[in-house]
Amino acid sequence: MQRHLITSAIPYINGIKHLGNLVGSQLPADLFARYQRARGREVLFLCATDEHGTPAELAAAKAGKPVAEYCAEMHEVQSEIAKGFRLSFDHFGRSSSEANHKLTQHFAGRLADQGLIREVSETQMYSHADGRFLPDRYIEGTCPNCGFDSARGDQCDNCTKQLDPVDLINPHSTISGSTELEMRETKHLYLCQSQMKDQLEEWIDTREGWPVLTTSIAKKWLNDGDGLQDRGITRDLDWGVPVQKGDEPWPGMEGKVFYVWFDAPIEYIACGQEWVDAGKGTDWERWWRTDKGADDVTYTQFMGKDNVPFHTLSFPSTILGSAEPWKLVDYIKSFNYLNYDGGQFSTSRGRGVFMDQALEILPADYWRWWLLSHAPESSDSEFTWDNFQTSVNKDLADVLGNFASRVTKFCRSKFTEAVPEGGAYTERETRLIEELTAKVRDYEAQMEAIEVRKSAATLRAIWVLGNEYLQEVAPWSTIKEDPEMAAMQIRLGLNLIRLYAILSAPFIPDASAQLLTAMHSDTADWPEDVAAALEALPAGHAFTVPEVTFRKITDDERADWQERFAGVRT
RNA sequence: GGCGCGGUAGCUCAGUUGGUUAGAGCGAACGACUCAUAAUCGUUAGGUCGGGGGUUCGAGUCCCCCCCACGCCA
Repeated sequence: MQRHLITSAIPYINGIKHLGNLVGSQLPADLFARYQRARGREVLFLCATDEHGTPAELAAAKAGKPVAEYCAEMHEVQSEIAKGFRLSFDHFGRSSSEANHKLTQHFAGRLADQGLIREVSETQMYSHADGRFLPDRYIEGTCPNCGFDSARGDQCDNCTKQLDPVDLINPHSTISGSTELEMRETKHLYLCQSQMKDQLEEWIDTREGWPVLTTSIAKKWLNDGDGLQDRGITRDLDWGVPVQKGDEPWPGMEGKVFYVWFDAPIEYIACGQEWVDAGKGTDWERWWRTDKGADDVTYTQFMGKDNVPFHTLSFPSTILGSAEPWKLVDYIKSFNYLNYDGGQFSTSRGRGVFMDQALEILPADYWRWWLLSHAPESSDSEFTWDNFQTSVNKDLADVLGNFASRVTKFCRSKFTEAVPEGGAYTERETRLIEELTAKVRDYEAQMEAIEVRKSAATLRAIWVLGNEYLQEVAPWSTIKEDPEMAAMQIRLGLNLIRLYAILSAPFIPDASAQLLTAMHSDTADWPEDVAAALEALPAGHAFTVPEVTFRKITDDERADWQERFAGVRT
């Protein structure tokens, strides 16, 4: 049996993500996971929260809570929202877990053993009032170039000049406002990625069928300027994985933690352990260790384009550098950005729709369908309320929902609430089945290839076939002269509803479940044989006319939401 | 400034290794039907494929230059 390990880029802990974040990783990953499960394959779908680093500490301080408590709460919040969107993670872990602490320290130790870690002394800005070293962007002062008084330590937002914190005039901490800053010497560990360059490049060159977006970004980082640079993997912070060499202390590194970019991807693996610890599985190594059964696993990662360098270079450096038989990613599916109504989604400015707000307005399926059918695969795409309204109303309410409605209601009024009996297929039905079969095979191929938009378009075309058929055979006419013929047509129509529910489940799981329930169908096997699947509901099988599956979005709602989400999140 | 990804019908997008009259959905117009969530189905309209050169028997599809948008980096 095929086995699929699937991970979505792990969302950062400080706050609720917007729809652009959702469609860039978690949602398409869920689509793929659901599809593979529906095909009967064994799937392990993992995601987690990325919890370490300065932004988490500051967010916690702002909330007046200890950082561990803050993260625990926010993890719960994100977890609930994920459930709301029906993201079917086998486990939603935490990068701050004990498992990840151990594994991160293990990898660092292995990398050191392999000669891939070096110590570097550098100077960083230390704030006495804050009692901590400050990342460049948390220091502000007057720009020596243009005189702008809120230039950050890494760059001036006014003149865009790249800066070093020591360049600033009257530098101060943006956390406390303190001006008691000094450059202090500190020692950090660097991962020698530069030594891995050839190995990484060879690996990437031999990957087949990867999205252009993925490989072009990777190659750029490998060969741009001086090539792949070594990167610091430690920080002078309290919140994080303490620096250790495996189980041993790391002399000179006391009080330091690993930098978030180092421990975050390792959480993909640690999450497998958490999955076992949570009692949901028994053996995580058969997914992650090629010497323990993971040889036949296909590992697919999903992420936005901003995360590609970490997944094509940094994390593989960790894996390959360890010289241990860890499972390396097989396919990286990356996405461009989703824009919002002519601009970018902005977390800091509260522009756009955030995951919690989206669920307050409409059920998950509406968002899932629109976002996936407009996924930014080949280039950035754009969310507009107008497009959202027309797409969702047309596709879900008119084409799919109304199909279920017209068939079931017609049957109830002309026959009974049970599958009618009698009649036999004609050439028209044979043709319909042929067309359906061809489209279903296309749909499968596109789903296997993770062609998200194309899959959605094909699924919609499958829905349309049902409407075309009904329109053509017109059971409301045939019933007048040939009731048996009408019975056969409607029997097929009812079975089509069930077929559609099964095929659509990866995109719109709730609606799919509702339709299956209405059809009183307790099986949902994938239609390997479409003709057979269309006989699953036999004559006499009772059903219930479903509630309106998708209500339409009104013009008033659209206008209201358009205004509500234009500005600042309240 | 460098690099990357794009610029295809009003809108959102497909267009394989260059090959007959450039496609889909929505929107629009017209028609059919009336079972259904004023739904559905059909037909039609509409594009010098960002601009200009070049290679080729032939280019949206390859090469060069330019313009525009977005992003990343300096």
